[in-house]
Amino acid sequence: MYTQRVSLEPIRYVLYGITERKTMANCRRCAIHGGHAFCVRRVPVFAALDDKELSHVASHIHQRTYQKGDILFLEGEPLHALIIIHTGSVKAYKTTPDGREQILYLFQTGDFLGEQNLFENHNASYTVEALENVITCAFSRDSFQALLLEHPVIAIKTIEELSKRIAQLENTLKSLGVRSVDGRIAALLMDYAERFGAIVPEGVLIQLPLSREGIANQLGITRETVSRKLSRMENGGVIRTVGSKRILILDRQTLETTANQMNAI
Amino acid sequence: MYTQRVSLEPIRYVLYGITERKTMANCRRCAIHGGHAFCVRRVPVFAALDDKELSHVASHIHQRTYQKGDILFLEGEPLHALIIIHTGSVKAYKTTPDGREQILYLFQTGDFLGEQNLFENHNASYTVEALENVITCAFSRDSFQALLLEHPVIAIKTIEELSKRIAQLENTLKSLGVRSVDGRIAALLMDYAERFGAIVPEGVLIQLPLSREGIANQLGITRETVSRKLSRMENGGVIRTVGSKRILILDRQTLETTANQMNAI
DNA sequence: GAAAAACTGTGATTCAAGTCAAATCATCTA
DNA sequence: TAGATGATTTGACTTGAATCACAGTTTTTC
Repeated sequence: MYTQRVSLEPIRYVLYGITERKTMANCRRCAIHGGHAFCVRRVPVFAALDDKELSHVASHIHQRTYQKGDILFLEGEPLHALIIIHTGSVKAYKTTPDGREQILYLFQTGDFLGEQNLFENHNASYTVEALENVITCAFSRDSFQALLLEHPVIAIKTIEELSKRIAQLENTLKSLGVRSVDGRIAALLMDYAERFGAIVPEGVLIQLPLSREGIANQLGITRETVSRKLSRMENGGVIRTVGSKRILILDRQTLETTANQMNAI
Repeated sequence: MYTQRVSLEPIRYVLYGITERKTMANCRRCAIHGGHAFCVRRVPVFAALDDKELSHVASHIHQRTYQKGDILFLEGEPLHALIIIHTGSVKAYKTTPDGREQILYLFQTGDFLGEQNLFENHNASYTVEALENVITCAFSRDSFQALLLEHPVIAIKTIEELSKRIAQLENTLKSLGVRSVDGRIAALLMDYAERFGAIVPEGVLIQLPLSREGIANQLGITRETVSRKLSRMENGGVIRTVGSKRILILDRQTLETTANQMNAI
């Protein structure tokens, strides 16, 4: 059985080494005790700060918890804080005029969001919904601005993070612009494997963050098509579904090829 | 005849007022005389600097000219400068494994690019090609970094600009994720109208920056489909093509509706 | 200004993904 | 654990964009 290896924590442990996870453990503990220093340090943007500065930052943080399915904020709402995902994961999406949702990002522990609202009076450009129980740390706009002016290093880090996000969006855009749905699904599975996968003897086991419908909303296709394509991949021996919430990648090579050739069968 | 009203300069004049254009004229003049102060000021990021700082910035700039069709840089190449479009326009695209190009951005006079390469040693994430004769001002990575540390205000401006670009990408993503091709074309025309359109008595006249094939590559569809959809819109009285490089929007209302309902005919 | 080259439009056909409908499977709850 | 509920899979059919082919048009080049 795979079930014992499958919770999110050991998965990232396996793939990325333990440093992140260790910090996470501390962070969780520190949160229970009311402090935020470690929580803040987990955010790349604040990595350059020393302990004193960190605790100053931490003192401006407000924590909130959400249940699975709760909306953190709605597209169009004013938002005056930088939000850090302390525990859990969320999806960020825009609703199209015909009612579908286009998922733009999946954010996990340590990611931050709301950066575009920190300077001008922009409203949220997407809706954010908890995929599981979530704890967030919110950092007010004013505090963040003051911090930036004091510590240009943080500004530079922020620019780097935004640049990364841009690069990621550009890639998603390229892959949506490409016709083949097979290619998109393969690329999505590769991405999930990195972010939600655990190495097991047979291959990489992915703990899916979204339902079939969620995947469809991320790829701009229908849930039926997702089902059919996955079935086909399973028949072809490329993947094996484990229940409906897990997928085991058996043939990484073929998946990669499919993702790259874009015009696959 | 529309031809007299159609060059890019008066177009933006009509829609956005003359301040930008005036600066542009100065900038062009200043470039001829070897200075760059005005050129630099046109870039929002540097707007907060005073004259002395501006001329310091300008002293680090290298100018280059390109012919229509020239490649400014290729996806994957190392790039160590921030590039400002001084005159002209360019397209930025990624090449998909099957040889198609997915256009990500059209940059015009005053836009900057290459920001993601300013900190880490990232390579260019897209290829940039001149759509007409282009003059660029390049600003070396080292100078820019030094400037950021000295002037946190510039860092903040940069973050704002990047946030805007992210918002734009997110919108493009949403529209590609949506199925209807009619919707995408309508949305593209609305976007072009704002950026490349002039108000004329009959409606808005767009000077197309790209060929049918270019439009197709921006929308992730084929050039034949673009042709057919435009023909249909013309038959429906929504637009009128003026030669093959211009489109006159007659019925903005219908266009808007089509762009929004996403499931149009 | 004529020839060449590149771009554009249109028809016929194909095919992949969408839609609608129903059956099966998984999971949650009492 | 059984039943209820919701999610997933599968099938049949439809639709709309891609592909292929070619004619017409515009733009470039010499």
